[in-house]
Amino acid sequence: MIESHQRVYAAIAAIPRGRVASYGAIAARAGLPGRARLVGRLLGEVPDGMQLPWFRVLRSSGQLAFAPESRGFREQSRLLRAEGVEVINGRVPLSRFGLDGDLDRALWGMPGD
DNA sequence: TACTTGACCGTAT
DNA sequence: CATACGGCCAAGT
Repeated sequence: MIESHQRVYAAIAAIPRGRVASYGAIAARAGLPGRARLVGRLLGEVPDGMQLPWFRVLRSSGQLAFAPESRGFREQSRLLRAEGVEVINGRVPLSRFGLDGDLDRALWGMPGD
């Protein structure tokens, strides 16, 4: 297991219940700014059985990354709603559920704090 | 080796 | 809202 990948998993695991974060934010938090695609790729090959709140990771727009009506899309919507996150037309209002700005730092800490 | 793909992103028009 | 463009880069063909 690559160390940087471990940090990505850790960043995802650190997203609090009822909140969501973008692929880019996860990458940055893992010390890999600009590498959102890596996060997406890793999530596509998460080892079976590994506990990870993958469903709390969305696009920077708040859109789910899966095609509407696909299995992943429905599953992610279900899991998010199950913990109180609103999914409207395949999108989560980041203004209320996203980790951003000061809240981001409050929950995740300053990079290198 | 060369080219394509893809759970992405920010900026610009 | 929608296209386009350049970044990103590991895997698969």
